[in-house]
Amino acid sequence: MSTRVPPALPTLRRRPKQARSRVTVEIIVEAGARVLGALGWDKFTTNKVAAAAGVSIGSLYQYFPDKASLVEAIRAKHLADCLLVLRICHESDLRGAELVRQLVSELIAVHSTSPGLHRVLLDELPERYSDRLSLESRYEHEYLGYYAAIVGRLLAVIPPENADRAAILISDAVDGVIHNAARRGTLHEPGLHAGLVTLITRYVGISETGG
Amino acid sequence: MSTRVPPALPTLRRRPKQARSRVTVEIIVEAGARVLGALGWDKFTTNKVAAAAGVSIGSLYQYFPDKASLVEAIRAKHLADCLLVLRICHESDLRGAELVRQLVSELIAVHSTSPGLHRVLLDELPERYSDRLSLESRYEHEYLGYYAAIVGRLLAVIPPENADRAAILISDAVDGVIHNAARRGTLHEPGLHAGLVTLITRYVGISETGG
Amino acid sequence: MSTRVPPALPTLRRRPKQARSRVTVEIIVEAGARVLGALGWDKFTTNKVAAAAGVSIGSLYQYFPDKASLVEAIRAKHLADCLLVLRICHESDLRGAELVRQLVSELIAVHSTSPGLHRVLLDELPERYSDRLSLESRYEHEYLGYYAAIVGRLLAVIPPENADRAAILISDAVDGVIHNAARRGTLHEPGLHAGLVTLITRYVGISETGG
Amino acid sequence: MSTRVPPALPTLRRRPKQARSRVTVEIIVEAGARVLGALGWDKFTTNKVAAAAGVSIGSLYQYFPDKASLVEAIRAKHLADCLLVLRICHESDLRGAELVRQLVSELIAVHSTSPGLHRVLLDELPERYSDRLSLESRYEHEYLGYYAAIVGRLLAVIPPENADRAAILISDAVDGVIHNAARRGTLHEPGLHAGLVTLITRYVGISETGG
DNA sequence: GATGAATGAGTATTCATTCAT
DNA sequence: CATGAATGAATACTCATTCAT
Repeated sequence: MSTRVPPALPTLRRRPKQARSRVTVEIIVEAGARVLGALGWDKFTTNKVAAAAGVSIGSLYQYFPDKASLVEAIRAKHLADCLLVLRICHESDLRGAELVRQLVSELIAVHSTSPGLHRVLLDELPERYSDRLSLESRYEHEYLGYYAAIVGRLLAVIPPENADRAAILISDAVDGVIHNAARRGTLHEPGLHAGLVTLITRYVGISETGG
Repeated sequence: MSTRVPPALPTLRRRPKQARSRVTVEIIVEAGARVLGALGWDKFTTNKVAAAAGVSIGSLYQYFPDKASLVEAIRAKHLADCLLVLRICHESDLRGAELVRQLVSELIAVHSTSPGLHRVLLDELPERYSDRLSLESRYEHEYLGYYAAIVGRLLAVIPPENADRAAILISDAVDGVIHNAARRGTLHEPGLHAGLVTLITRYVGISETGG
Repeated sequence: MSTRVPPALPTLRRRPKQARSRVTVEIIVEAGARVLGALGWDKFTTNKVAAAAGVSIGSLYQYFPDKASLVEAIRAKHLADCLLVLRICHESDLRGAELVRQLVSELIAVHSTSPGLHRVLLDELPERYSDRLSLESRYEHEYLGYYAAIVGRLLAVIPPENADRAAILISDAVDGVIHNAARRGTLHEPGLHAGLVTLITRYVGISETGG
Repeated sequence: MSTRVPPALPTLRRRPKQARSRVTVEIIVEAGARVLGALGWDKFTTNKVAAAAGVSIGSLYQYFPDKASLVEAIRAKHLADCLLVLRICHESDLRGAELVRQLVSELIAVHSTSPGLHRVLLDELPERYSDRLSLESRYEHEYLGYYAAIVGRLLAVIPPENADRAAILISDAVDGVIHNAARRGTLHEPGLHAGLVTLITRYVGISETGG
């Protein structure tokens, strides 16, 4: 569950050997993320990405063999950013309800920073892209690994051997709550944070007020 | 919270006067649901729906003025089915953990019957369709109304005046857990049902073993 | 040039033998004229005509084998109405400039009564309908025949043997002036009538002020 | 009346940067003019234009955002050609009947070169295209401006202050005569030119035989 | 006879992708 | 290496026409 997988770069048509190429790839991926987050799948076209990146469509295809591989790269980058949040919590010194509060805050923050992109990548990924996303499961694996470690430190009622399963449950529940709140635009209502903390602490059986 | 809205039929171009047409409309909507669930938004085309329904594209457009209205009809039908589940639980005689178990079972069942469709309709609705979907919020309103009533009956720790907020939290959390399980294909692992029951009972503060 | 051709009815799929049928045909043709005049070629569809006539599309096709034959019928009816104007002038007792004034007034009036229909039928007839319109030339022939007779009575400078040619010239010139005025919406500006009278009287060489 | 407006290029989706594209645009517009002139509005489809131009439909839409803008371009080009004729007469050194003869000859010539196109563009413009054609009135304004200037030089009977009105009358009358002759295919009968010259000279009150 | 449901070829338009310059 | 012009399969939607009821 805690397997660490190096965040492999997506399949590139040409492995950029020169500095300029690497920069171009990054510019394109960032432009892609902007376009996707702002416009959604429907209006996400390779030509728009190229325009937003200030490169020609030909150049884009020099680095990404097709649209799917560009999506893959955007996704990889975003998932890496999300992982960071969990890594931070994992390495945090906090304990008990304090740790839960930090976790919840960070997760809400991730959704707030680039809400369009996050929603679109995590919730609306069209079928046609899910094939090649073994990548996704690698990230998910690592993601849940961190989660499991955190939950392990929170355990009171839950026996340690079930930490993995509990981690998935909590992760998914929190995901659902935040995702639906984002959809309704209530991500920053005060009750949300409190509600999630209560949900988790009661589930793992620790005191809600404790540190 | 318990507002009842009559499940208005979607805008039809032509109100079917003959029996034949009514049947055709149903066939098209069902074919549409199949196509959408199986193929996702990307490959959901009006021509494919017509082909799947065994009617000509012209017939489809005789009843649905455009693609969006077909989506609306598919969505309305599915949401009505979902509502039914909650209505059943709401009118159930069960109490406490028994009620929770029933609720969880039913919700998992809904997702199992047509997993693709449910996912696609609830999570992946592209921006272009969201305009006319005031319908959606009507259903959501009613949906959460039932939820609130059920949660109200479960209350132990939660003060009654917070039943609404708690209902949303539970609904979203359960939604997230089931949705992610469906995505992973683990909807029928034994732990899922148990985990959800535990999550809910602990949150509302009732005994997990009680009837 | 003065050939009289009986205003043959357009090709009908079924020759209506019963009173009811004849009435239905008329209703459809009138509805067609309304639709065509109001909406133009673009939005002139057989289904709209049927609806406007209060009959089913099936009934329309019982009387008109195809769209073109319906157009033909509408056109025939309108041209017959136009002919009437010239016949009136032809049989008028007026002479000289008085006759010219009457002619101009009537022609402007024709364009004013159902401007949309007239414009659309005379100016915008799409190519695909011009094939079967031998009918048209019959009417045109008769139309110009009347014109020639009128011009013959106006002659001062023009030698009688050129009356036919002069008639066509005047007819076309007046047509152009009125048609363009209609397009600009200046059909009822006072100068138009006067201008046309001057144009004609000077051309045929009679006094503009005479009776 | 003599307002000079720069003949603005129609809205192009992409301003052609390379020589190749400029050529393509021209090829498409010319093919469009051919198709429109030969087939009329009904059968004027973007796909046919692309085929006639020997380019793919995609290329057509690279330069013209929609069908209407293509029509606009065809129209602009043709109107510019027509304007040229009047400009030539306007700058001509001829006087009196000689000037009239030149004018009539040139106008007949314009109609002869591409008779279908001229008819279709000037008379049959469907409603759906008339919105964006403020362009049209600009051209018409300039067109009539030249006409007024020419008529002004012809005046004998007509007082100078009525030159504008007379110009419109003559322009429309000549237009009608030529247009109807073109429709009948009698554009090149010897009497037509003579008839028009007579019509104009008598109207403006100059000698028909004079230079 | 009348009805209107069903048909499907045809139309405008988009967008991922290629390749000549 | 970069460019952007060119491609064409695919998509939503219309409407003249047929035919079972």
